Amino acid sequence: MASLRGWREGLVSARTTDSARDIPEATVARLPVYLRALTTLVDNGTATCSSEELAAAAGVNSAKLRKDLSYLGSYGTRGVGYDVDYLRYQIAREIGVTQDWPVVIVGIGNLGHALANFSGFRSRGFRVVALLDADPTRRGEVVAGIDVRDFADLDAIVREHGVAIGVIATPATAAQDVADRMVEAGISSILNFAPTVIAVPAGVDVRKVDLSIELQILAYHEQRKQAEATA
Amino acid sequence: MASLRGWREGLVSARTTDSARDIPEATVARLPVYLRALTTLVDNGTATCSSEELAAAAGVNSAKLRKDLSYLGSYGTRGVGYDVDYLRYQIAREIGVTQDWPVVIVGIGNLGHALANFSGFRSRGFRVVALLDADPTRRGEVVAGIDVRDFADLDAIVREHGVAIGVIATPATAAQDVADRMVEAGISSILNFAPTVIAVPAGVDVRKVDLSIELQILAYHEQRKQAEATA
DNA sequence: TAGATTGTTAATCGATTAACAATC
DNA sequence: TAGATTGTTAATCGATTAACAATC
Repeated sequence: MASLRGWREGLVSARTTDSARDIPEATVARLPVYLRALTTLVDNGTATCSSEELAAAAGVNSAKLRKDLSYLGSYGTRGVGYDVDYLRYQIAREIGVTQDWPVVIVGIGNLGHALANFSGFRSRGFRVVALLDADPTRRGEVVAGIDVRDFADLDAIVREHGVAIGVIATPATAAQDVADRMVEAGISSILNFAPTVIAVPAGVDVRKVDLSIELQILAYHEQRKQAEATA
Repeated sequence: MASLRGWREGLVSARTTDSARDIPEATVARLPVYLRALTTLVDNGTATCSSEELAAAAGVNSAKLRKDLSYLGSYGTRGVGYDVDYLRYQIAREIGVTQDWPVVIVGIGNLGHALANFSGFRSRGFRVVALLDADPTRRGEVVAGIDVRDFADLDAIVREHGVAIGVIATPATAAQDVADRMVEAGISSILNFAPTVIAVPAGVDVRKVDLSIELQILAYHEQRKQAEATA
């Protein structure tokens, strides 16, 4: 029922209907934020909310929220607002997290540990099916209840679990090689925590999370604020 | 010399000249990427590079790179390219990482550990001056050579080191409270790893790093790719 | 019906890109 | 001078926002 095959069919039929069309990238990036805000509202027992309330919870303005939601369809009621649970389901379906996505994490250093232990994975549509490390001395270690396995097992694991998403948590020097192997194994979406740009063929998506880049952006603005203050 | 006062003066004089003007936000976000690419080139012993080469190393197209650099000034030579080391310094100065920024990290769980141990901090213009945790049982622990201290010491630490940037690595439930206390203590730039939206007064910058949001964005595109493939 | 709130329009704003004149 | 490459222009594209007609 909740098989890979199951949601693939679901998705195809969704695309046959009117819902899954060209959603702007900026909107796609905000859908998970709305989803989280809606989950919080559900947990608080809120049944209905206005675009104004949801926008406040998500940290955007309400015009943007309504515009974003309009790309998915018409899930609100004029004069009333949105049914929180219904809208949450619709967004989850649009993103594709009504079923779990199997994920592999490569590189079990400090960051890999933190990622493996991150509880938000499970609750938000992802399931870590394997932890891989090139270092043979780590073999047999168990992190967050998951065995650390040989990086060479990647192909077998991807095939066995139908893994489409890989997380790179290795040092920068290893990242390109890991990415190449992931792509060869059939992974087509990569979340890269290594502080380096990786090259992938067309059709493979890469997103990058980079701590020092985020800090540098803050530093730039901080610098200007301080210059302002002393000017 | 390398004191807080020192770089503040440097910055003010930079702003008096023509370099530090209204740089578009999208450009600011890419400057650290260029900086990293230039550092790699310097390490490889490359003295000069063209916009084409640097753009390839940074993963952008060369028109965008040249446009971005044009906001900083004219640091290239037509027909020749850029002096790698000179351009690197100019970008570092523009971002504000020619001097170190003192940083505090609050929340020493798995992620806090990983952040504290992250070597890229030091080499990229940041220095972790304190690790703070609300849990008294963690007091006295030493992580990455830094003592874990009481969250109540925040004010004193901020004052002592002139901390302007804070990192939140707590659970979501604690994040707003931590942010409030940071702002009270005088911190005006926050990097938030907690999976929640935090509210801050105007003048305070917040950037957010959110693992499950990044994964959900990948899932969305992956879902569409798979639907495409089975269509 | 009157009040409330959505979904959409249209104007504005900002970012990207190709092309090329300037110039080393 | 001839070839190369920057810095800038102008056109295009995409995102944001305010306003409001539609409608519950």
